[in-house]
Amino acid sequence: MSKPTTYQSSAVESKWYQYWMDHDYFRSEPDEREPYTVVIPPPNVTGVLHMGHMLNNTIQDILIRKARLEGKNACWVPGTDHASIATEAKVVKKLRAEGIKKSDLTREEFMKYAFEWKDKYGGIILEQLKKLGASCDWSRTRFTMEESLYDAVIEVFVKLYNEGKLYRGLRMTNWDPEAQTVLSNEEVIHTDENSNLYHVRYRVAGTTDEYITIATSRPETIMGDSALAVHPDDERYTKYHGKKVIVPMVDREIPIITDDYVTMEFGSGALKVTPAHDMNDNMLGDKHNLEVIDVLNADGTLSEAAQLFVGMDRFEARTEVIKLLKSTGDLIEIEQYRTSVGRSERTNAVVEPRLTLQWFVRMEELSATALEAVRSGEVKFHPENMFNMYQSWLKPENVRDWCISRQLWWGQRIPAWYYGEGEDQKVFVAESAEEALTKAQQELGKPDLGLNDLHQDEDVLDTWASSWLWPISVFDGFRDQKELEYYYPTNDLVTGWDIMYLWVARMVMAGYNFSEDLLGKDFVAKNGKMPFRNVYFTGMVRDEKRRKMSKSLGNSPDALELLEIYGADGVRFGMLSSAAAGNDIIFDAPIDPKTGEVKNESKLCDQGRKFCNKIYNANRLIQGWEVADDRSVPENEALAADWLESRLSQVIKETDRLMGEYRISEALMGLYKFIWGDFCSWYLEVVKPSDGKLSRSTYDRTISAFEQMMTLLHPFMPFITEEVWHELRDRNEGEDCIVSSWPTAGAEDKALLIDFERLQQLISSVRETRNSRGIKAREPLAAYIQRSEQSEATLSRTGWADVVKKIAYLDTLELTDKEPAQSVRFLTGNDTTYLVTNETIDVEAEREKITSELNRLRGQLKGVEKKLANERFVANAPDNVVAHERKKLEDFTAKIESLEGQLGAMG
RNA sequence: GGUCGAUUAGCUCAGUUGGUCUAGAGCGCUGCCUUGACAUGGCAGAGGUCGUUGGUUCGAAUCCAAUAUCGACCA
Repeated sequence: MSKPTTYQSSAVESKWYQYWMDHDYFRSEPDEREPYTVVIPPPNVTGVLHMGHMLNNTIQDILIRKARLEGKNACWVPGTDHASIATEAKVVKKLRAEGIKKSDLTREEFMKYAFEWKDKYGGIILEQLKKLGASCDWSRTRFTMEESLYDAVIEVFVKLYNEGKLYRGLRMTNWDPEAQTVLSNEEVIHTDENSNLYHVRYRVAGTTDEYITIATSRPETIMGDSALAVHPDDERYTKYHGKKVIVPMVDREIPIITDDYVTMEFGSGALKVTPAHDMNDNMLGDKHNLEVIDVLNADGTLSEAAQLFVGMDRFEARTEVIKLLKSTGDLIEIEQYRTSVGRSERTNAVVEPRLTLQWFVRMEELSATALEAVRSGEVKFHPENMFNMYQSWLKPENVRDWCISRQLWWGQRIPAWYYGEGEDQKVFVAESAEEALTKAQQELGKPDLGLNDLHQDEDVLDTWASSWLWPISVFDGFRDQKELEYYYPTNDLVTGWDIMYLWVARMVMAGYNFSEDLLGKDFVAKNGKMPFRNVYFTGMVRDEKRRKMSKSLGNSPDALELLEIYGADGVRFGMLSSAAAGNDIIFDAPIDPKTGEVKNESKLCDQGRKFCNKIYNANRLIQGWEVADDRSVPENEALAADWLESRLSQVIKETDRLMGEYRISEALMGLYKFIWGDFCSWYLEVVKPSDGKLSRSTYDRTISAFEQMMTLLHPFMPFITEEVWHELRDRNEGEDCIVSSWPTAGAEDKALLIDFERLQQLISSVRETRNSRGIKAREPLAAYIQRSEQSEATLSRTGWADVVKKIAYLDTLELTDKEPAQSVRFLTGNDTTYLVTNETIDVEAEREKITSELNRLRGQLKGVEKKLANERFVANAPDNVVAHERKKLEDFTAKIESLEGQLGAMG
């Protein structure tokens, strides 16, 4: 045989990927077939392939490939998103390394650099997905900053504004003083850090020696205080209600307010209120109508309003303030404590709560719709319990308006034009400057207003303001609904639960909000407004210490390296084999205890690689056989083939069921066990001819079954299956595994399946006996099965005894009424089988073994008897359950009798 | 602090609406086997009172409550 004895994945994988591409198999155009659509969660344009992507995209590819095999028009749309903060940070860094400062560039110049960067690095991740085998329609690759998708964002902004769903407002936002932009809550990472709590005394106005002590972690904001708050029920402070205190250092009078928001137990029970610099204080300020004194500049230095330390960085100022308070005696105590500190995900700067003028989307209505969409089942979650998390995000009390402006350049520029400054400023929202101008001329009644009189908002929109439109915009749905009408709603969305709110919920909002306008009432009444019908949530991929795998932690193995080592099929198998939906997966790449670095190894992937090798060698075996056309079908072969076909039917049904329930890893494991265990270990061993020749019928049935296995396994492991599929028969042009037909289940012969199981049991027992007694595997032995109705029926099945004799190496297999001499006994079904060993039996050891087995069975018998003796059980339990218990009773009794007989015979 | 989730073999995990569960898989471990597909292999074996305590039920790994431990998210 010329073929190598082991499977080499890399050559095979690149060959078939190119072949599929050449044959345009991933391409989808609307036609008369049923569509099956998936849009990729667009990876970050700055990203490189990591474990999360591999898991995610493997699952999408499985769904797409299965749909394709089922004859649907499978369309998987790939693409990337522009990731405004991350990308801008990268570009700025790169320019800085080249000696170019962003501040020296015009907006246009910067954008040119950014697009250059994107063109160079932005496609890397998509190329890497090809290595994984992803069967995306690459001709449809989209990017959130390309023209059509950019326009969609602008159109939607204008639309929402006109509908009153957008507003511009001064709000408390997370401010990154380094990037000088607002961050969304999700871009802030909270961790516990060591910090100090400063106890500072405030003198009560009108007294000379009465003080109230507050505790603060941010003394540098004292100058911005506008009240001191205490709990209304706090008796320590009742006498001060309605009075005022003097702010230290700046000697300003502020009121003492009461609010049950204050925790009496925390610190001294008195709280300084600084509405400009704390989220909660801001809320208190709104409630009590307090003055807002902003003592910080955008870059984190102290502003004029602070009066003291103007221009100094906030952290330096803190030190100076402490010195000053110490010198005046107002600092009572410094207490160490741990508190949660928010830092910018991108710059690591401590996030500053800051009042800024931003654009917001009103979320009340949108989130109610999104919640209802899932609650009603129009959008289904897998696993279902993910709805709990969704609900907790979207319930009214937790919903906050979505801040969609970002102080960046890389993104869709907000289509708002302003006229005038300050209080009198007017805003005109339109899709272009010209339209805005027309609007301004009309509304202001100034027909000779020019473009130069208006200035466009400098900010761009949050990246999610593009990605929430993704299921519509990738089909150019806002321009032209031709494709949308065919592909919308998409079928399945596969993503991690960590972006359930950021992305999934918002896509649902967008889908429900825009689809009717685009597609019409009739369309949505018939097909639904949802952007996708099902959402499959994957877990997070974690390392062996349960940390989320991330680039910044460096705890993720190199994805490409893994693909190289184990092959895409192997890695796909490894990713899936322990990835039940929603549950986090602990990826088994070990961490080197010395260096703390993750190794590019994985036993799970290795298992996948070995599985490929097994399939490859099963094929080698079959390829080595010749067909003896003149040979009639041996009975053992016919029995085995009948059995294999029955099992195959079972497996097809099972696979369909599991896939329908999105139990993808279970479906794969079922196929794994079937192919390796049933097909390779049992079937091939039974039919394996000693002379290398197989009857025509057996050969054909073997090929056909194997071929169906390859199709079933193809979605999971596309490369090896395509390779083997082509070797099974001579194929015509266009006849490929990727476009073969998903098998349909035939009939199952239940009785045969049971008899075959009995056969397997008998063979295993013979092997075990040989094993434990050191009898050679191939030394011919004789076995006798105790005569009973059951054993007579089983043994008379055509081919049954032949198979047992062949595989267990028996020269005799017959029924008997009495125990032969020098034999070892074991159970086959409920009957005793005697294996003549021609050796002296260790009676004591045998007795001990039987007794222990007897005790186990008697215990179980007792349980069953108790159940059946219970009238309420017999009356209430379903018939099949009672019947099953009766069957158990019968089985246990028969087995016990058989074992007792054995003990008795031993004397 | 609030909410949610998890706890099943040495490890990583399955176990569907309670009843084929007499609780499975892979890895690891032990023994035997270099037999003409595969040592990336074959055959067999050991290993679990399903975190704990109560409750509901004819029946609980599965439902409920409490508790312990761990984790995640939010604040």
